[in-house]
Amino acid sequence: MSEETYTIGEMCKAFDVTPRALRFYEQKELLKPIREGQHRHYTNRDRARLKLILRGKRFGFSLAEIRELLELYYVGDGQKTQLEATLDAAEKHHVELVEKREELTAAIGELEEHMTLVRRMLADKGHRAAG
Amino acid sequence: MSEETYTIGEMCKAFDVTPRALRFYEQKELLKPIREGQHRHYTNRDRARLKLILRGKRFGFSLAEIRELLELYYVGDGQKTQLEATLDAAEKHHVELVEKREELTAAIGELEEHMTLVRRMLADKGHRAAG
DNA sequence: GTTAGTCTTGACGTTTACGTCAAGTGTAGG
DNA sequence: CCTACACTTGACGTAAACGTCAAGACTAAC
Repeated sequence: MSEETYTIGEMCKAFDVTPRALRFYEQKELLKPIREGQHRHYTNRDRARLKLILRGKRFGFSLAEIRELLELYYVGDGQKTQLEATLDAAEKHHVELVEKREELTAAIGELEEHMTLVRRMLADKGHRAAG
Repeated sequence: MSEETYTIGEMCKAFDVTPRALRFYEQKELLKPIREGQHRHYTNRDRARLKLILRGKRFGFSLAEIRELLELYYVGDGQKTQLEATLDAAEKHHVELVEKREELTAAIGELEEHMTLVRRMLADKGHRAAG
């Protein structure tokens, strides 16, 4: 298994991206599909990477940052020092993500507060309209 | 209170942004400092808005999106239908943020899994080196 | 009165992340 | 053989979010 590959068109439909975007990611070394003659064949590894790419984008990371993050995964058979460096970088990224989630939680809380306030204003207007 | 204003330079130091960025945000109608002659005077309202702007950027929102989000806050004395529309938009944004947090939590979980895996690989290498 | 510092408004430049042609290749169908 | 379709590689265009001058105004300090 894991031998199945996908054409660029299949990838585009599956992930709702354009061919241009996929080729751009390849140029930036975020994806490395197999080349058979001219055509590209995307592997399951490419699919996994693309998922991470799109997720990273949703979180506001640049493609350059995402490229570094992708190196954290798919370590392969690295040397010890290499693995330690990866782990170190991963821990830093982990801290970053956790902080981001905390800030997000704070933002959600503030928004909820604000919504409560607006609901009170609405209720107040309702009372005065009825009174 | 809340009468205190800040120069563009003070704002830049306080928020670690450039004057160019602040003027750009003003041009995009994200900020509206008081104009005294030529100079700008940023109010506490501007500070609050700038905080939201920078936070929004960290979450990957565009300035156009952030501008809409800013309208959710600072409702003022709107009509009932206006308030209802605001609340509606706020609820949608709330859903979006909560979903984002869930995805972030998933990403954190996956990263933790991966780190555990890398740690095991490291431990394994240690054993073989010692063995 | 001139130097230094902070502010102002243009206006062009830059980076990122693609979009959008143009022109060609290769394969399958009628 | 011709058409249609999916793919390819350039190469130029574009929107967003500023950066980076240039040139001038105004204020305080010496």
